[in-house]
Amino acid sequence: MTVTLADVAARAQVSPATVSRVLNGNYPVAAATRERVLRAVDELDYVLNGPASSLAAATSDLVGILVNDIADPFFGIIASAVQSEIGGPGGRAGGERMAVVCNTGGSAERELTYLTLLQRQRAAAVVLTGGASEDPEHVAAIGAKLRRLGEAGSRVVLCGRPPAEGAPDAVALTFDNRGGGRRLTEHLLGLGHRRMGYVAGPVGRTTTRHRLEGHREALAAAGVADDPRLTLHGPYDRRSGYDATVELLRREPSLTAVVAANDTVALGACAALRDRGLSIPGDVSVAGFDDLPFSVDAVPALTTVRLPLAGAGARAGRIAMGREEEPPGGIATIQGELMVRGSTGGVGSGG
Amino acid sequence: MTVTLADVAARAQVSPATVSRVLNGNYPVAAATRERVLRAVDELDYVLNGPASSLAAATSDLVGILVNDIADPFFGIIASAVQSEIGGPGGRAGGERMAVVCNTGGSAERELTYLTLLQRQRAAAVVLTGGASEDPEHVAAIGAKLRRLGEAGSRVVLCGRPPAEGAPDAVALTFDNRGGGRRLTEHLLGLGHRRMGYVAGPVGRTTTRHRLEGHREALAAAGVADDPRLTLHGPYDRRSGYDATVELLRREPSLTAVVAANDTVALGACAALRDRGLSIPGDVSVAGFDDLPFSVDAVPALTTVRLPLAGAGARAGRIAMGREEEPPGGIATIQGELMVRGSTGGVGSGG
DNA sequence: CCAGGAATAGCAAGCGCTTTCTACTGGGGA
DNA sequence: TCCCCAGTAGAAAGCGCTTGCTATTCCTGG
Repeated sequence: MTVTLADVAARAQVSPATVSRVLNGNYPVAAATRERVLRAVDELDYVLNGPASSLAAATSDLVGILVNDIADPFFGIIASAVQSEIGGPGGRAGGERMAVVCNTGGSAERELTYLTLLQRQRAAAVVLTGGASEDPEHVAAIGAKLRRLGEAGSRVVLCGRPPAEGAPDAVALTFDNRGGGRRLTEHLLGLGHRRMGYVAGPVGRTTTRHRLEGHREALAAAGVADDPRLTLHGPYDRRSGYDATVELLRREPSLTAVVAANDTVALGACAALRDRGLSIPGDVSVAGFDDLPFSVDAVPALTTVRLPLAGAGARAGRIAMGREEEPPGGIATIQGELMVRGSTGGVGSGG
Repeated sequence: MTVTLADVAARAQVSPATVSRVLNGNYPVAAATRERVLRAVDELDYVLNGPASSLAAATSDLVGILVNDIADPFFGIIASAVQSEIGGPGGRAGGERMAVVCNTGGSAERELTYLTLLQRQRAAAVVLTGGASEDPEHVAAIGAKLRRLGEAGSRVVLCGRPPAEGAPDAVALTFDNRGGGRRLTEHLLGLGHRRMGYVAGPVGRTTTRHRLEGHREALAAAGVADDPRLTLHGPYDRRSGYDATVELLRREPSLTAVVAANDTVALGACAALRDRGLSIPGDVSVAGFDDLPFSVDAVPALTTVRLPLAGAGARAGRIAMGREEEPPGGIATIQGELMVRGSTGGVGSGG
């Protein structure tokens, strides 16, 4: 029914071994023979059997990319960059690598399952993106899994995520979320803000904690008391920003700024403020994080911390492919850049 | 080095066949034996060899999802929905399916390559999303490839893309881009607009053509001449909308509306108008397409055509998994919904 | 003119798993 | 009491490909 290597070999009057070598191109084959084989492949419309090939060669050309939410541009941009470096239909001839984007939904359990699936497939490399769960049990489980993946020959790269405990040879490209959060809040403090609300990300995730810690560091350094009532947690979506802002305003009507976990949340915060008739930044300043493409189009444009998502993803991809050297110690910290735009202003600048 | 089925069998004092059966759970195994095997699996930290398994069973649990641009939320949302229905770590136990998101970048050639890769892996199903190239050669090549995939046992579903010629058993869930485009322009005509610019998508793609045709149908029906100088093509990005709008304004300073290929492009158009000091919709109305999440947060909120991306993706996923019946004739047309918001208004409503 | 190689091609042994067919066991009906 | 069958487990034949090693050519230098 389906065409196999042997069929091609028969048609080209050569042995299966020769066909395999023509297809893989890593062994000398006379030009005439090669051509004959290629013609047979074409005529028979032959397609290599991937599983058989992977089994025999004990390697695969799959590269897994784990993301928390594929519908979120934050991850889309990183994944896109990783993929473009992986090769896909753009890599070296013959070695068509296939990037597999896996959507974990932020669930550590699913993350683990996908890692097992990737391990099953003997993936060439695995890139984990975005913040991680901080549940000790999961951290241990994932660390162990990553170590095993590494031992089995898969290269493991973390992108935008802190180093994994228990997996020493996983390369980590970490965003300096703490530093970014600090600078953002320092900027606000510099504008005179003292009563700020903070809409944090989901509890128990590294990114959430680091950004929040940066915020608190800045407050502490400026001698401003951190009012725990003014920090609310929620998912990374617009709705969370909206609801949290409404609640923040209820708790503290004299709020002058809202710092959001990321740009999407910030947009929700803006919507809530607008709906209440408050002007931005006249009445309340708003700041985000990430600098996603739409942030510059918000009105007013969002002050935020730009993370070089595409650059980091590309670098992760290259490292995963062994085309770029690992950073010293296997860890690199990537800085964010404060982007001051229209959504933040001096206290009492309007209203 | 690596643990194999045989190792587990030895440890559990059973034959490899029995271990396989315990793992696949499709053959009676005595409870005591099963438990012994499971314990051995656990103790040995055994992970199934995917390629070997696929080879022997002649099936795989990979499902391919092809997207034009993974960094674009349009595709992210669809892919996310497909994936959630595929099962992934959420499907039926034992049958851990793995959704593979492949980024074609809109290139028909890469699309073809990915399809071959998927064919190599004997993918269980393939979902192609978004508009397709209209190059006759590519259309034929892709049609043929899809047919072959179908013949080889992969289920093929098109989501947000017109039926593929030459692949009769590929199910198609098509968006009514033409109808949506028509209704959008009718809305603008109803507001009194007569000099409208149109920022279309890339040339040679079905989506671009259909939306544009809808626009022209509406103009024709209203007896408004279509000025070809007022239609510009470009990629689906912000930049394209910005640049095209600047050019449109140059060609026709008395423009009262800009219709964009999609929301992202519309945002670029808004930015261009703002930069020129024009108010929206006072001076110029702007309309988009898709109703992506950020569109409602634009200021003013974007008038657009909402496409049920998540719903369509989910349906495509279910059909791909054989969990939902195919639409009659293998083709279903999905309607968009006109969302009238603040970015469109009557002609001369301000200035 | 012949030996020593370089250059190609083929043989055959797996890679690790699934699955058909066969073999064995114990219990219940005749 | 004996036979037959339901219930389980094992043996073994591949699945389609890769690759180490061997065999065959044919060219080259001595």
